[in-house]
Amino acid sequence: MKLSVATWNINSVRLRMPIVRYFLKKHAPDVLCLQETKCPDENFPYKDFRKLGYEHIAVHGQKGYHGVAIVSKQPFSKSGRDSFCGKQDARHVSAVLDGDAGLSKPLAIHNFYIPAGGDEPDRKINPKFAHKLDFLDELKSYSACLDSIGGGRSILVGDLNVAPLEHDVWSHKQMLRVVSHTPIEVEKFGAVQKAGGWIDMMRGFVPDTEKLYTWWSYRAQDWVASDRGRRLDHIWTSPALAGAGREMRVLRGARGWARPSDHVPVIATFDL
DNA sequence: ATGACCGACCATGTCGGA
Repeated sequence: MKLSVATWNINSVRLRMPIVRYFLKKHAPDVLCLQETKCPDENFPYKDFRKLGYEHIAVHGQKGYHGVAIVSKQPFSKSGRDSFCGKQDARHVSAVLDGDAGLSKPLAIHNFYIPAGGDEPDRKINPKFAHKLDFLDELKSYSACLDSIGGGRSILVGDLNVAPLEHDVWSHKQMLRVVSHTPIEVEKFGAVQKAGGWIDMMRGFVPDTEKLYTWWSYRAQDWVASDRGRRLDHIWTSPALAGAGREMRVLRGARGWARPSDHVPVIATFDL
């Protein structure tokens, strides 16, 4: 069975509903994982999603900032919300799809919003950077647990806020001291990946030697002309799904839609 | 300095984003 999963840092789900609607009508992924919903659970636009055919919804939100959600055309058998670093800051939500979704074996989908890390890449003077590094350490020890809820078949997506490879940023050299591409973050990010055996699905479709971005700053005068992007959004699979990917698209054009998010959707299709 | 923006909120500035 084919299953498509999209991830999109939406930067306020309520404000962005017009382009979310457009995206779902045009691309119709089975599952959409959102980050930075900036929306308390009770104010999540459930009705809008149900109307669009996404009747199965798991949210982990809070007022003002952060917040994640999974909306799906296929039913879940369960959903979960984990906390990291002893904070209740709405950075993870998961769902398990199985027989009712037409799958012969269960599949877990984990949706993450990893801390951005602030400006200064120094944990001694920047608590946000310390939190990001600690979050990555905790995620490393938690990788096996994440995979266990899907019985060894998991997809991990989200705004992971690290651009690990040289061609995940517009200038490797100029980004080495910029949060999201510093060696310490890349090292810890790699350790998370290794601990869970997670496979970088996107790079299975685009060679490491080719530029690949999912985020362009709002601050650029002309994001197309400067094209100074970063690949901060990711789609990982557990080893059991290594060969299951069929297609991967980064919807670069979405950065130019009306009132855009600074991130664009990434859609992956699997044969499960 | 890459760049000087964007969104939420008990708002007319401050925090968070990255």
